Amino acid sequence: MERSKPYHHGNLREVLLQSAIRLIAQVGPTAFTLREVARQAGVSHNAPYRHFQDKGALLAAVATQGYGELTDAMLEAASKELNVLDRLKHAGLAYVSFALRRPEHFTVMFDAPVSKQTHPEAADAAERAFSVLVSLVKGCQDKKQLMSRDPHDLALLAWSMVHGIAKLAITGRLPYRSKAEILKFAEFVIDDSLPIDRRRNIRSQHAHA
Amino acid sequence: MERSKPYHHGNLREVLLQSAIRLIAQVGPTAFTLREVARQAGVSHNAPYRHFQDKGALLAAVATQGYGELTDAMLEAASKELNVLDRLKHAGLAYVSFALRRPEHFTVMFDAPVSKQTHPEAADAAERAFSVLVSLVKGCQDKKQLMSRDPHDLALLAWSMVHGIAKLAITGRLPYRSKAEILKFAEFVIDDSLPIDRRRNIRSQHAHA
DNA sequence: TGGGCTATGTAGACAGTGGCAACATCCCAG
DNA sequence: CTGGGATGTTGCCACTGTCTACATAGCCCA
Repeated sequence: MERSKPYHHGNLREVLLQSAIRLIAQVGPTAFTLREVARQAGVSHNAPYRHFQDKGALLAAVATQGYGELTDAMLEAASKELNVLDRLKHAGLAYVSFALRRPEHFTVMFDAPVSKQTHPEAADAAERAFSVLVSLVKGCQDKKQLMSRDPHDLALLAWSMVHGIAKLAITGRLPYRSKAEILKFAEFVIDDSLPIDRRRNIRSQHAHA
Repeated sequence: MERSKPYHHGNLREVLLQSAIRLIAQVGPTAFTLREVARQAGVSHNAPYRHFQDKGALLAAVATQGYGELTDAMLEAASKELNVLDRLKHAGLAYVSFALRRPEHFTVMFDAPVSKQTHPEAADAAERAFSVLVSLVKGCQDKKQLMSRDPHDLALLAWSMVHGIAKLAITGRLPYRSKAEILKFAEFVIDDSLPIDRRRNIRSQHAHA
């Protein structure tokens, strides 16, 4: 008693978004095509335009979704740690891990400039992801585990580190093969490069543990 | 007595390469078009195929040229410093500076995976750029200014740092407006995050100078 | 001298793309 | 009911990368 496909889809927007994410994961962000998304969703090549202004808007929606996922991943990783520095560290590792798990998604999110004007939702979602880092940095500073300096600058420093690792990793520039090796490298970078407060810090205690 | 355009161009390959670099600088790597390059070079839309296998090969040539320029910039910046740590630091700053000076070029070089198989010249040029960092790291280690550890790993660490900064900067993620501010931030990151040898290092001497 | 081979450039065609306009269908507010 | 707005479709356009066939020119060798 299967109803033949109704003329109106119902929640095409969501289906298109999911299709786009899947397609990008399969063929990469450059080979990704608006018409192929429509095909996979079983609609005509112009249906997407009823839900997204243009190709860029759909990609921005994909990015927005990605920022949310990234935010969640960082928050969850941080929540599993007690030590404030470890919280920051594992948020950073979660960042790299996300990039490795969804390289194409990550690419869509970060390869193009984010435009507050044309895609405010994406910009906001990105802002939210970044604010996770900022608050973790503040947490470290509250416990005197990080040098006292504008927490925004320190968060940008942390972001730069993990972003560099992630980007180099997913473009095949790091000589490590497995995800585990890359994460190990990320751990090394974070452990040995974070400008921790040298007067007194907990990390140096369990560094030899 | 101007000769009308000869049928054969003479050095079309070089002209196409330069046109491509200029065009990419103007419209960005995604809007960049093979046919437009041909147009600007004053040849038919198929002439480029006599010199480059396909669009990707031309982009790889652009990247190769960029790696060379980047290598030179880092070498020159390093050569101006005497202290080994300063040499490494200024090579890193030159990396960021290059990205800011030629963001689209930088994007072509680093956004896509580098394929040793399909574009060996590009891969080699990239390798050469990286080897600059490695040798500078080794120089620091020779003078006991950097922790002793596989210099490749340390070079990758340095690379990750400056690459993250560069990439975030040219995609508009850093809240700094001028190139000078960004370089200042890069300096902060390098100064406070490089895993310098804590037993004895020169940097800590002039840190308060 | 000249004839042909090869490198280089041109012309035309094709499938596929993003996007626009015009039309079709459906659902719900009045 | 009914008509209008939201959603989907069809057809079209300019443009792209790339393929095949053809044109031209320079150069080597008979």
